[in-house]
Amino acid sequence: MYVKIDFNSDEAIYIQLRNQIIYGIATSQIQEGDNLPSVRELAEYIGINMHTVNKAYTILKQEGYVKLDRRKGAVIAIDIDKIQAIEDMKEELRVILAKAICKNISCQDVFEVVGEIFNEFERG
Amino acid sequence: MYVKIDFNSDEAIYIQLRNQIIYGIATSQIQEGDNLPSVRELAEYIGINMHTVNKAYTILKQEGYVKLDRRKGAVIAIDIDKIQAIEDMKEELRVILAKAICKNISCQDVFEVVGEIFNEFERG
DNA sequence: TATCTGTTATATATATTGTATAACAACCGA
DNA sequence: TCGGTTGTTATACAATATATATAACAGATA
Repeated sequence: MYVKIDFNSDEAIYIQLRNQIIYGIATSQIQEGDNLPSVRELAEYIGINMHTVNKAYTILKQEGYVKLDRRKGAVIAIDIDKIQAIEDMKEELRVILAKAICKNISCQDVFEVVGEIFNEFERG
Repeated sequence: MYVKIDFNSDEAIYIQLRNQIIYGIATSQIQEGDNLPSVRELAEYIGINMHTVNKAYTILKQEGYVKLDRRKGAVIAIDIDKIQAIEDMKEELRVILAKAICKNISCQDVFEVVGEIFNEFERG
């Protein structure tokens, strides 16, 4: 899986890394049961500190994307609580859609964009 | 317009305030041409520092929601660059929808939630 | 035993966030 | 003109978040 970090971004490195891994899962580049590199290995590869990677992994664990094991390392293991996930998503969408309404973007416009992104991910 | 700040939130106060004002515009509680309270007045009302309010106003200006005037104060003035706004929205939606796909949420599920939120805002 | 995991603990440097005080220029009403 | 308002800017300070660096630990593995 390809990981790209923008060091000039205003977004924290561990957040970027978390997102990249989530992209990887969404596009099926990595899937249930797959191993992620060890924190030290990935840190070395990207050129960042071990703790930054560990922070990303710990968040991914809390959010239900991986399980951490001392022997195996980090393994993709999606905890699907769909009800909860939809609730979380709704909260995040509120701000985005409020902005959209201010900018004259219609519900149909949003549907189109959502559809496009789903297609992007499904193609990988 | 009602403004509610959660001081225990992990979200910065000036971000919360920005969002609340965007909600106010999206729900037509405040509209084009309306005046926002002065930075000092709103800071006093909420119980926060003047500069925190100023930061929220400055961001709202940069993002094209208000115009700031020395004499009139902050005035709602939406700069509608729909193409740009859709592009920005798409970028924000990518992470959210990647998470959704991981959690087995379908495109139809997202449409429903988006529809619900649009209804919420349209009712005010 | 040597080596690999995640985990935890310190320490340090920098950036962000929020507050505090102060002053400035432009405007407005009396 | 005077006093008060507006956003704006500057400086300083404390608290927190972010990222790095080094080190050590317990559990698993070969």
